[in-house]
Parts: sequence; structure tokens; C-alpha cells
Amino acid sequence: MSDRSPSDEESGASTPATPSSREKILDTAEALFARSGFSGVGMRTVSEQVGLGKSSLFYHFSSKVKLYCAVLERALEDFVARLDEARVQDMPPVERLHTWVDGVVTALAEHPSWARLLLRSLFEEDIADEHDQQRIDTLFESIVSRLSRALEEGIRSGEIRPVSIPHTIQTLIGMTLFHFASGDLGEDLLGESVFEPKQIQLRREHIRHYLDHVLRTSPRT
Amino acid sequence: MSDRSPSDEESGASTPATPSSREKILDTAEALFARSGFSGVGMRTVSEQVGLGKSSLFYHFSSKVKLYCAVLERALEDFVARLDEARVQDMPPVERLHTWVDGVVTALAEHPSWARLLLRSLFEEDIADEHDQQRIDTLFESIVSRLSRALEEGIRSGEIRPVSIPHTIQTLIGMTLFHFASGDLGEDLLGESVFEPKQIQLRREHIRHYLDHVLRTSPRT
DNA sequence: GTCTATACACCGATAGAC
DNA sequence: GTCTATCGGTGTATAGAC
Repeated sequence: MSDRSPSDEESGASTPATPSSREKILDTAEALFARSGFSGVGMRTVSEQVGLGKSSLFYHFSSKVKLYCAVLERALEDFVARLDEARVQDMPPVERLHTWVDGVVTALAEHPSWARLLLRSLFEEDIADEHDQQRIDTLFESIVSRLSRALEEGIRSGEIRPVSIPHTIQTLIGMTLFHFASGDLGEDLLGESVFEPKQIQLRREHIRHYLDHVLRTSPRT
Repeated sequence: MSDRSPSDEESGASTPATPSSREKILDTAEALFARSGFSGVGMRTVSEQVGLGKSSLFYHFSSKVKLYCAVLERALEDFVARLDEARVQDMPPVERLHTWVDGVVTALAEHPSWARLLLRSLFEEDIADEHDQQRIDTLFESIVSRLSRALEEGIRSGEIRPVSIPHTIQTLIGMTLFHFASGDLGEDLLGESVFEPKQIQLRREHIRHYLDHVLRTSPRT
């Protein structure tokens, strides 16, 4: 999603002290798209919350769809980068999954918009043009393939039960994305926000429990 | 959602041979809202797909919001009714959960719109008026409380591990709703639609496996 | 880069004929 | 019950001044 890079001010610098308009727009749009979905957000609302005129948005992003894609790709890239940060290559499969789950939970907890944004993006259809959609699909695919490889490896070595890999991946996504996207329902259930530190930790342990008891062939108590 | 019941033709009769306009509208709107969400669907699209003029919809439902609520309530009521069909009261907790999961998977498989419709409704906010929202909340609550009671009972009797009840419910919802709502992602993973009979059965077994290995204190192989 | 003004399609909803 | 016609508002997007 290189929709235009006006002035290209900070080459490679991370989090400049004064965020550019482009970044302010992305941050605002991310929160709004996560809360209300693509068609539930108007450019007017975005512009008002950013503090710019409506038409100024079109200087930075040529259309609403392009803005949406930019938001989604930025989040997905950050997300994937975090997964790769963890030095994980030489861990045994289940330990690798543990590390990933920890990282994913941390990421979703630090960016409360991500879970809803990513979940919604799986339901949204035919918004992006072919090119943008392919970039997005590739990012999702890179997440799935990492999981897939770890499971496959573990099953081959006997560390993991011979479960259905796709169904297990679906479950893992549901356990993480859905939980942090569940909003009011989750809050009603837990008695407090899913983003409370205590609940975040509980979620981590809950998923760990799943990994150890459903997947592992020799469960540890 | 009693927005009006013109003529009230078939009192209590189930699935009349010739569906009323009201029912055709509900069916069409259900599919559309599930696919594109509340703000992604216009009354124009609904009316065209039903085969009526746009303004005829407003004879049957006083507003778009009321139509949405009617769709959601109808689905939720059907859903809850199916859960209650199963004679389940005197089963031990884990067996009761098994039976429910079977029923839920069957229901979601028979009504491909439901998973997305219900999942989306958890993200949609402040659409219905206070009265309608309360009806919807009550229906969700009745599902959650059934699950909650079964888990609590099982933990008390020692049949189920002392897991976090809210987190377990979240996981169960994620495993069912998310899976059948996942659309293209699920299809890419499985290699075929999540609604293929073979995949439906696999899903049932996958959740059963979870119930037996994560929840049960003495897992059966 | 940001603004004002504007084009034009579509939205939800209503009025009134049949 | 369904239609046509129409209202006011909002949607995305563009033109052009500064």
C-alpha cells in the first residue's frame, strides 16, 4: 500500500516525536474501522477526529478503500514482525507455539483495535483491488503457514497428537482474535474488560492449558 | 421484535408453503446483513432482492434498524429453541456440553448466515433502541447462562477441571461461531468450504476433543 | 498541505395514488 | 400491500484558491 508518501520525511526512523498527518490519519482510522467496520465509518468522521478538513484526507490517500487497506496492512505487518522478533526457530514445536501465543496475546492487548480490525477484515469482501488484496492475503498466509509448520513438525516428531491442522489453527485464531474482539460480551462474562492485566494473563494461561492438554501427547500437569 | 404483524395469517403454523412477504424480507435481509453488516446493506438492495419496491419494506418494518433487530431476534430465538429441544436436563455436565455442541454445530451448518450474523452483532454497537437491545441481550444471556451452569456443576462435582468459566465460554464461542463465520480464511485452510458435510463432522469431533481433554478431569482416549 | 465549495449518487424515510 | 414520486441528509470524491 504505497498510496503516496508525501515528503517521505523520516526514512526508516521509528515513531518520530511529532507524528505526521499520515500517521495521525492511520491511527484514527484504525480505531474507527475497528469499532464500526469499513462501511460504518465516513471520511467526515475520520477527518473531524484527526482535526483536518475532509478533503485533506484525499491528499494522503487517494480513496477510502486505499485508506482502509493501508490501515489493515500496517497492522498486519506490525503483527507479523512481532511474531518474527521472538527467536523461535530452534525451539521444539509446542514451546514455539507457547512463545507465539504469548507474543500474540501481548500484541493484541497493547493494540486494542487490532483484534476487531483483523477479525472484521476476514468478513469484509471484495473491498480492495486485486493488488492490495493479494498483499493482505500474503500477510495472513505468512501467519498461518508459521502455525501450520509448527504443528506439522510436532505431529511428525510425536510431540503433538495427530490432530487436524487446519481445524486446530481455526481454534487458535478463535481463542485469540475472537476473545480480544468480543467487547461487551467478554466484559459481561469476565466482570471486567478483557484488556485488564489480570484478564490478559488469565487468557494466556487458558490458551497454554489448551496447548498442553489438547495438543501435547504427554500432558504436563 | 413485534414491529407489526399484518393480517397475522398463519397463527402458530410452521413454515407455510407460501412464505409471506414479511418472511421473504427477513430471509433476504438475514443473508445480506450477515454478509455485509448493518451499515453495509441498503434497503434498496434488500428490496431488489426480495422483488418489492423499496418503500414496501417500510410497510412491514418501520425502519432499517427495526428490520435488523427482527432478523437478529428471529435467528437468536431459533437458536435458543434448538438448544432447548435437546432433552438434556438430567445428563451429566460434560455429556450435556457434548449434546449442545452437536446441536449448535448442526444449527450453524444448516443456517450458513447465522454464525456471521451473530458474530457481527457482538461488534455492532448502539444500533437498537433500549427495548430491542434488552431483548437481544436476554437471548444471548440465556445461552451463556446455560453453558455457565453446566460448567459450574461439572467443576463442583469434580467431573470438570477447575478452569475459568468465563474464559472457557469465550473459547467455546470462538470455536463454534468464529469457525463457521470465517469464510474464505476457513476455506483456504480446509481446502473446501467449512459447510461441507465432512468438515462439519470434523469440526464436531475437534470440539469434542477439546471438551474431553481440556475440561474432563479423567480424559477418555 | 490544507482549505472552501461543489458535484452527484445514494441513503433512509414519507406522502399519497391505486 | 405495493407502487411512484419525492424529501432532506450524507456519502465519496474533485476543483481550485491559498
